[in-house]
Amino acid sequence: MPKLGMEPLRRRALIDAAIDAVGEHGSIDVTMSQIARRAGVSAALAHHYFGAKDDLLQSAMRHILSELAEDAGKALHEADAPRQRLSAVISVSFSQAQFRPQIIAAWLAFYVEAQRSPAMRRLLRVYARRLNSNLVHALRQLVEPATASQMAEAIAAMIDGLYIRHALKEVPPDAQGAIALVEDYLDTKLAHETARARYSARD
Amino acid sequence: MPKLGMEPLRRRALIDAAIDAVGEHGSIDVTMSQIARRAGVSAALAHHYFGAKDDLLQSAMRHILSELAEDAGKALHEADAPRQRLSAVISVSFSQAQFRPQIIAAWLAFYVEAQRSPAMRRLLRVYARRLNSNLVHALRQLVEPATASQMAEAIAAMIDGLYIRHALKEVPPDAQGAIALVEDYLDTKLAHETARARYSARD
Amino acid sequence: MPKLGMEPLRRRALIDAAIDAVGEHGSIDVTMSQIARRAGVSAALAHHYFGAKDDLLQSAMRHILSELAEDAGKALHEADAPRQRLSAVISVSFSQAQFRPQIIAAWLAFYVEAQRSPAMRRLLRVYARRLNSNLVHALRQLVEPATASQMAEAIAAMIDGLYIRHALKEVPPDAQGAIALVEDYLDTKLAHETARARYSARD
Amino acid sequence: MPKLGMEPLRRRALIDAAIDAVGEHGSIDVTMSQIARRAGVSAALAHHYFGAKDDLLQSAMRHILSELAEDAGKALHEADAPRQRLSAVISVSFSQAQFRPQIIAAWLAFYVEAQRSPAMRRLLRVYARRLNSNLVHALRQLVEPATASQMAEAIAAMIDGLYIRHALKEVPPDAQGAIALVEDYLDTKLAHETARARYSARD
DNA sequence: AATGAATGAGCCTTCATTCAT
DNA sequence: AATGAATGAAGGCTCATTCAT
Repeated sequence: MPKLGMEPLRRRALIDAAIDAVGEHGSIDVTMSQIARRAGVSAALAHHYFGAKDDLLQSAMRHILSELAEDAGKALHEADAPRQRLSAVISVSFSQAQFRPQIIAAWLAFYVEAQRSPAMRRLLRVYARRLNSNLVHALRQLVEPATASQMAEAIAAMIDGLYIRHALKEVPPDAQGAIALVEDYLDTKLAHETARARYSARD
Repeated sequence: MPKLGMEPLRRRALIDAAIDAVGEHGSIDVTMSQIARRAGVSAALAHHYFGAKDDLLQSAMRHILSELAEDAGKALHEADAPRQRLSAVISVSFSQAQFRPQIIAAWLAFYVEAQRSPAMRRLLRVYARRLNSNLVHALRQLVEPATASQMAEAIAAMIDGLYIRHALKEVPPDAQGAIALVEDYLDTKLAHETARARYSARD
Repeated sequence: MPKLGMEPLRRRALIDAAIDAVGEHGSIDVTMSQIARRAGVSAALAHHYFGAKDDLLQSAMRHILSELAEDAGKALHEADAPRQRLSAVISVSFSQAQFRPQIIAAWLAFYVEAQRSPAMRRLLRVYARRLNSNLVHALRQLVEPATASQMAEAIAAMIDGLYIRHALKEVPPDAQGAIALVEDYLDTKLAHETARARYSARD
Repeated sequence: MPKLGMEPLRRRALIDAAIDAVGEHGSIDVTMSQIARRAGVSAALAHHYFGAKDDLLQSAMRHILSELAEDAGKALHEADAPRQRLSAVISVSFSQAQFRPQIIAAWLAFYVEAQRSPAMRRLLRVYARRLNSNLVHALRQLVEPATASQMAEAIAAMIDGLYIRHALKEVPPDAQGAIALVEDYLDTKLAHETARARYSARD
């Protein structure tokens, strides 16, 4: 008897397997067979559900990004004050769910692939824009618009930089250290900007 | 036309071709034939001089990193004061010679490959250590050791982050903006630390 | 036409094709494509089922040797007296099934390859040991142990020698002549040893 | 200043190198570069002197066979009586100069190649005929013509068989044992035939 | 729903061979 | 006399993809 409603289960299993495989291998240079075996199915079935390897990989990347976005959404929902919202965004980037060796490695592998694949580039761009928007939005309530933009860019760069630097480390990722680094930048910069604003206002 | 002593010329041409090919393609997934054709030779000759594809790619990465290191060496040689030396390190990272789309893309592609290739990981690690050493050295003359380490990490992360973020941009890389961002972090942080030191000393 | 359960059929077809190709070519220097074409499949399929060329060739050699061993087993089963058993072993070596130009040529080609491949050497050694064991066993019932060993070695050498000598002959192999040669050695030697034994016993 | 008279030296060095390389490798599947390196020259020079790989290999084989023939010639020259001449032929086949692992391995490799190369087959045939002629000639003075032919074939088969069987042994070749085996055949057979002849004559 | 069977296309690599010096 | 430079041709192997069951 044919099993019904297998599709969503298989798709999910294949996406997870793809992320695992790519993460473990450190590159998208994994074969469909490897991914399928991890998911406990045949390579033919992976094609059946995803059409082509690229489609599966795109789905995998979309999955990573949407999980990140979802977590960010939740965290922002619980934060009220702008400063808290900034911390929320930062902490989600390094949360236990995302800042794991396999995810980091997969993220980097997909990132590079985006250089070639417009579809993947688009996915990343959407995510980047949302991150930027979240940051700028909160920052504008604390500093001048121009400074807000600059700071958002700096924070995003630091996050990406910390990711990529962790990708090559053999030790377990240090989420606390990463968060501290970004938070320190934020604190210092905010203190500085606030002081300057006060000083300017005095004139 | 002389036919002897071609080896260094061919090696160099092939390394350049490899960087170009990888940079343009956005991944190390280029064929030896493509690289060889770019260098104007046969694929067999590339193997003759480099043994295997991996060896050629490693040489290409080593080339990129050693150029970077060399430029940094020169720049540091001309800078005396610690603050100037920091600026030198930063500006070299985004100099016209290095911060070009093809080099950025190639750098990222090699970076990812380092996740798989221990040899490449070693190359990157050597470079990273040298960069870190340069930064920490200069920073220690300006701030406390612990702060110096933290700031070096932050700067390195920002640099790598700015690289990776530029890799996906279709517009020409904005070296000035990148430098400004890192310099701003540096200025702000140094001002803050200096002020705190003065305040502490007062006690 | 059924499409399932093709594996054993394909494996067998590929092994046969390999033996044919090697035999016809007179060396293991045949391409996978040639073998595959003979079997009516693609080279990729040959790799799919055998992994690598070496594995296919080993399987082919194992096939030849196991057929020989199987025939010997049957022949020995039907022979009771020691002298008959010796004739059985000899005649199997030159039976119509084994002593054909293609098999002879393939056998020789594999034999040489065994100089390089430990796996093939092992296969041959197993077969040689079994042949020797069969011969010695029967001979010990007819002559002294030391003589039995010597005669076994001589017979084995003659068989191998007749094989190799036939490999280069363009005429169809002369099985009867080969058998007659070995049998003559056997008869003469047995007569001689028997006579000597009788003579010794008289003392 | 160009060296004069290098040609014979180089040719000889290359032939020796080829035999060594083939013998060590256990197959003619050695590259021209390997052979040339052994001879201390460039691959290009090997081509210069021999034209093609096949030509060099043929020369190497011819060298092995002619050394054998030469040794046999000398040994026969010193032996007068037919029985001694037979022993001479046998002992030369297993002389220290010829019955060495490398030579045995090379001989076998060339032997197989002769299955493919008519030129090599011709070389072997010439040698085989000469060996046969020597054996038959001496044997005819001891036994009937038909028996002489048969015995010559048996002896040749045993010699070849002992060669090929030694090719796969990892222990140093046992020349004495090999000689003893063939001599024993000879003695036994001669005794037998002589006795029969005497018996027949009596009638 | 799922898979074994099968292949075309492509890549890395090796190597004999040629040529200019 | 000798070699470095260079390549065309070919082979082993992998893999995404398709198809019939």
